[in-house]
Amino acid sequence: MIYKYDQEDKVLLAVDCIIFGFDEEDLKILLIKRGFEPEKGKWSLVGGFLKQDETLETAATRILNFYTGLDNIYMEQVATFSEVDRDPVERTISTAYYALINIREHNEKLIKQFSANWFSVSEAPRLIFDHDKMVKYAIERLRTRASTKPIGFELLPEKFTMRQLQKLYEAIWATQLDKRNFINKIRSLDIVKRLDEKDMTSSRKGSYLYQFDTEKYSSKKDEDFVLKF
Amino acid sequence: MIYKYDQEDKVLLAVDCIIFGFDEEDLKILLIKRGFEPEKGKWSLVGGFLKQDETLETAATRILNFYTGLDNIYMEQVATFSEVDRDPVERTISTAYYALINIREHNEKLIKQFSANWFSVSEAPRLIFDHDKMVKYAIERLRTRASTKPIGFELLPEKFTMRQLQKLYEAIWATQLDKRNFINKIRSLDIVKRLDEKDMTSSRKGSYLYQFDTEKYSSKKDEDFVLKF
DNA sequence: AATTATAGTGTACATTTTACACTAAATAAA
DNA sequence: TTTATTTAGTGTAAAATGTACACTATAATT
Repeated sequence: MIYKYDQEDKVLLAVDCIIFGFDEEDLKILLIKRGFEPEKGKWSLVGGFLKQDETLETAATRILNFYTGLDNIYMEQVATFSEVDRDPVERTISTAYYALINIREHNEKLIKQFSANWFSVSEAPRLIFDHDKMVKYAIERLRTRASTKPIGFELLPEKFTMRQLQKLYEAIWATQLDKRNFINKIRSLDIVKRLDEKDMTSSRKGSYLYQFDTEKYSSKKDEDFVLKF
Repeated sequence: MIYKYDQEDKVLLAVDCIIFGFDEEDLKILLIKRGFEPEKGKWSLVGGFLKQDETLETAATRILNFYTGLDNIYMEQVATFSEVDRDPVERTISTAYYALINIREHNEKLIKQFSANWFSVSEAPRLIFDHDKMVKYAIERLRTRASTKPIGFELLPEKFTMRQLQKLYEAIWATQLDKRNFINKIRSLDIVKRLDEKDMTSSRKGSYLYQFDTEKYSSKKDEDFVLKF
């Protein structure tokens, strides 16, 4: 005997992605100029519809790959938005995911093709529908994550300076930190190792490059510390 | 001109609720014995399908009211679960909400009617589908909430003893706390006031009853402190 | 009057957080 | 080659917070 939920309403389910990047100074999000009506020409998150045979994660992965050309992107579900009129075209529920990518690694051609653009989160334009709310929630989530798990691996180049890492935290939390206290705290977490290499582009003296210790980094990811500044 | 997303797949969207209560000793969840096939007779979260004209919040509220008889229940979205085969009947996506209710205030008749039962979270039976995972996520969420916002208002009677409040935190975090440190911390949060009334049921000496200071409580709710023990 | 069971309280020590300023290194300019 | 310049790199003392811990108080019961 086969059971079915025949009486129940079906709905359109979409996925929208808040793609975060970091350009050494600001926390940025990747937005696209919507290419179709309604709201054509307005800025929007990247998104798409869930297909029958996909999980939301699969759909988010597909959408991220489509717009950035990247695979293996770090992603986290933010929340599902369901206001009845959130999409004026037709009732659509949307689950938001945030993604962290290295801003230098995505495909420039795709960016052009989709009239995409990186915006500092503080200077982003108004977005369509409830996308502003999604971004707000995503930033909150990212902040929480930054204070309970190591962060940066996904957003920074493989080798980075302490200054870059500090700037990243400052960008995420929209705050200023003391560099001595910062480095002491980071050292106490024991997730980065200093290389014998220096980055000479930023100063005469040059600053040491660091790398995440993948093993320690991922064990800390499970541990759930509390990072406060 | 009217636009439509005609090409896209529609899916069934459900809401499942993790209903938390507190009985002075344990953190509990309300489960029901599923009354229809498949998995008839197995324990399950309360849930239902989203209707066309409802938001997920509205649906969750409706479902909670249906099973508990209560209105104005504190609720928070946990996450949306979308494994393709999570429901063997038919593809269904489900958004989980957790709810906090005062265990003494819900309708006993409804409980009987639905063969519902309160279970300590540590002793709950296996649940159908991916409901165990939902509960796990919900507890994590509740723990996070308990360490960043005042909690208890929704789960405790209007007047309560320090012991009850401490037991509540101990239940949520599955840990033992020192009563002197606990009361000092709670006092420093400045969200409760001690009444001149005592609860004489628990001891000869009797213990002071406390009440949440609604105003301070709700301003702390926005502030987002960090509570650690 | 003595017993009993839980409530209620304070302090010293350890740890963590915070505030803060000078020297080091390499390059560029004189 | 000396001097100037610019950012990197480092440590410590004071304050705040967290932790561990044990005895007295109260009211009811016997």
